[in-house]
Amino acid sequence: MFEIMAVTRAMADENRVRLLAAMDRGEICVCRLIELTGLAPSTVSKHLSILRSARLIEGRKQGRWMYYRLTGGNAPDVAASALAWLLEHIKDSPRILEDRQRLEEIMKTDPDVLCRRQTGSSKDPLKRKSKPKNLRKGVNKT
Amino acid sequence: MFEIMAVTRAMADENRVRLLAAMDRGEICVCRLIELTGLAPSTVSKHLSILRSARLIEGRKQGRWMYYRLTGGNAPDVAASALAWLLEHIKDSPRILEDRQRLEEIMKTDPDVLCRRQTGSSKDPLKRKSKPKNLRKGVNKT
DNA sequence: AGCATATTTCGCCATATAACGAAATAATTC
DNA sequence: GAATTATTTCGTTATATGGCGAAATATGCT
Repeated sequence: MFEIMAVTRAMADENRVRLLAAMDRGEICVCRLIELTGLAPSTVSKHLSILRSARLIEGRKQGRWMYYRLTGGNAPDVAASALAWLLEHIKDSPRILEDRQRLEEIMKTDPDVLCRRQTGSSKDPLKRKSKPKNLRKGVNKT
Repeated sequence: MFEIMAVTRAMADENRVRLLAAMDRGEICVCRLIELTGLAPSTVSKHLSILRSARLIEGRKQGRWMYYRLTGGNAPDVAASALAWLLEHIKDSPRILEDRQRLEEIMKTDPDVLCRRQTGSSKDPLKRKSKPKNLRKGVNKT
């Protein structure tokens, strides 16, 4: 029961679903997921942690970079089949198609440039795009 | 995207999963779902509303009684296949097996007796069983 | 070693959600 | 029609959750 609920809860947030869909393309660096969603790095990290706990994704570290991908052949069936269900039904959603297009552009950017930009380095002349509309909670801080 | 999220969110609550599993046995009256979960009637009603909105269940009224069942052949595939996934993976869970046993007993009780007991009629000598542990939120009212 | 960088963890906050009781609604009984 | 009954809707409350920034941690560069 715990595994099942972990999976259903993991998939109950739209941004997490978007993260999963982004990984359908293949392994991807956290910095690109941050760029795609426009969420704070800490938020993306927390979402990834939930997905990992549910055995929907797995990660590997390479230097400073952390890469995540959908769990492969060693995934428990409850997770694997739920993922299959999700990806099958989400593929034609406008939001996901939009994400896909943005992701193609993002993947063209040099990861070094991209990551540096996200940490607010003043040396990077590239401007950060305005954040997509994904604000839901705890955003309007005084 | 909306349909998919409706389904994933509907399944993200344990009590709602239990309700779905209970309906796997066949059409069932609300009063029996209330008895099974031990939740307040209003809570069960709200959960059923969420499940109905997600097209996971459908209902019919017969007199004073409302019966619900898993959505049948007219269900959208996103809901039907998610249900298939859930029921396939939940069937061996201890909690669900326990529910199944209780449900067999509950189904033996005359619905008239059961429903009257839930509304607190003093004329029914049957004692209400203590509530199972499903308290999570908003319970400890001062 | 000091500094820069990518990511995670922690703490806080605004909003969402599950729970309950009361009120409202619909159906039945007398 | 009044009373009873099953269920839904409404309002309130305690807890959960998603968001952010700051701090901590791990890796790389000089």
